Amino acid sequence: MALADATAFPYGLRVLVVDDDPTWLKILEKMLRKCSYQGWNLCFPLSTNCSVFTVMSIDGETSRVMKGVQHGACDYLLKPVRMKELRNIWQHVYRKKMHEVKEIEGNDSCDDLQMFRNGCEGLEERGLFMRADSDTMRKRKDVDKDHTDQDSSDGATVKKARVVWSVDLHQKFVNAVNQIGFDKVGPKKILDLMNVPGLTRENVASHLQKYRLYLSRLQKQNEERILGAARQDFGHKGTSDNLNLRSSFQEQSGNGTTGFQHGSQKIQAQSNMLDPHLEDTKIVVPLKVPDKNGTSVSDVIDPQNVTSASPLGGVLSFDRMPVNQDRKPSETMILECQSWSGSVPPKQFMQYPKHNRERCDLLGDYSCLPKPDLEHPITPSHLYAPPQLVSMSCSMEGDARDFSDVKPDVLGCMKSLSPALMCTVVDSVSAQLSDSVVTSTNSDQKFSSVEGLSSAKDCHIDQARNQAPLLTSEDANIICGTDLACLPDDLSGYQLQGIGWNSIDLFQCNDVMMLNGLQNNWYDDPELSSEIMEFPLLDGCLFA
DNA sequence: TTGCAAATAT
DNA sequence: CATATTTGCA
Repeated sequence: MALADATAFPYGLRVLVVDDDPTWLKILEKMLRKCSYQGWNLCFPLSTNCSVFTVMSIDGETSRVMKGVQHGACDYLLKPVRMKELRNIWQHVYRKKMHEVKEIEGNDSCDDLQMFRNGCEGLEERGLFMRADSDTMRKRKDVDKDHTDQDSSDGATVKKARVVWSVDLHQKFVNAVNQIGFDKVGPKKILDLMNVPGLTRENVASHLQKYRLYLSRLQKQNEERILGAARQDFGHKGTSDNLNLRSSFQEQSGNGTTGFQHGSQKIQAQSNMLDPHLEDTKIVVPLKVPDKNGTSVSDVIDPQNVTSASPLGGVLSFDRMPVNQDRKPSETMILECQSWSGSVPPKQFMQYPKHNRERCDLLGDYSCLPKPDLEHPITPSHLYAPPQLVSMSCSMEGDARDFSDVKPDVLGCMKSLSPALMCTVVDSVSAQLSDSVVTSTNSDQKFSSVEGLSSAKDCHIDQARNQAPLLTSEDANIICGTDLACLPDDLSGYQLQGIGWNSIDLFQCNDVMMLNGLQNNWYDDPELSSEIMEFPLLDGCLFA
């Protein structure tokens, strides 16, 4: 495999590159161009009689370039190659040339030789060339102390590989951001907190840049969705008998008095959430929902540092959520979490790097998941039957009737959200259930039609108020809703659907949630769920 | 040090 | 070709 040959020519160096990647060649050429000095061009096309830049394509070896030739042994450089590497190449040239010089001793008048010497000196001045004689070497090493470790070893100084932001790394990053507080974050602080060897401030800064971009993008989506939902909310009450409330929402043009009221109030709430003053201080806040013992589920975020709302939507997970009392408690629920607006990008997952592929396994090959389809709800036939739709809408208006037979279920639903509940502050406020209309979309099912629900406070997620100064339960006269699909037993699944922050925000994680449903139940293990859920779901959307 | 945006890499 | 990452700069 005579792949390469660094040969000293009278006026330059010949480099054989074992790579036909045009981009790569361009880079190399550029670098070589920089090396040119006093006619000692290293690369064509700067000079016709100097360097020869030959490209060879070698199977499976498309990312390497010859650094030089040492007695027939080939050293390779991984790209990208830096100046230092070229300097090494030059040393080979120099040695070889010197060897030739000795052979033709006494012929100092040779023009070529003189040019060569001049060229070497010139390159040396520019730090591109290191003379091979010991004195100069010693001097160099003193000067380039920071390079000696690389240069002295095998000479294969390879540029530091680009950082791959794996899930783990990103998780650390988000942890750091959350701990610092979004208003105070800086690349350096994050870097310090992350404590990852090799990671530079620039790396973090870059990632932070991307992260912010992502957040703002997400917020825009949220915004659109909320506006859309607010519009669709008009007159929704009249459609309670619609088999598919979701589609009916889409088609509604917005009339009806009560619906209007809801809609307007939602808009108001939204303006709160999108308060420009909050814009820059958004933070991902895993809602700390106490479990039955009152202990906090999340141990990642210091609540003292939680300063504001997150533009990210809430991510709710459901485990064995009882939709009706006939349902066996062991039934696994799948949160369908579709977007009713249909505007949500079907994929909001991190695009895992190829070389990090194993991480993908954790989440499964989401690319294979069916895209949520409004017309055809996600129904992988081998997993569960098509969910039937149950629409539920709630409001605070009207009398709070006694639906004690229903409330436990609803509350159960809400409580079941807790273990892995990721919610923004504002989102949490919306977790209200009130006077409602629940309509079974399939009359022959066991699901009992629910005429109403308890008061808003009853269904309020306990801590929501504490963390949501922006809205009171009175302000947020919001209909809560979730979009559910259940695994069937003898029946098919159900969907609970409604309007409100939760439902809106749920939708933006449609695929995520579905994925979780399709995967084995991560939430079976509370610890697992609180840990795993927190980031892969929420931040897995980062690289949408 | 930071945040941005252009350049570059994948 | 679209994104992701790096680099250069104010």
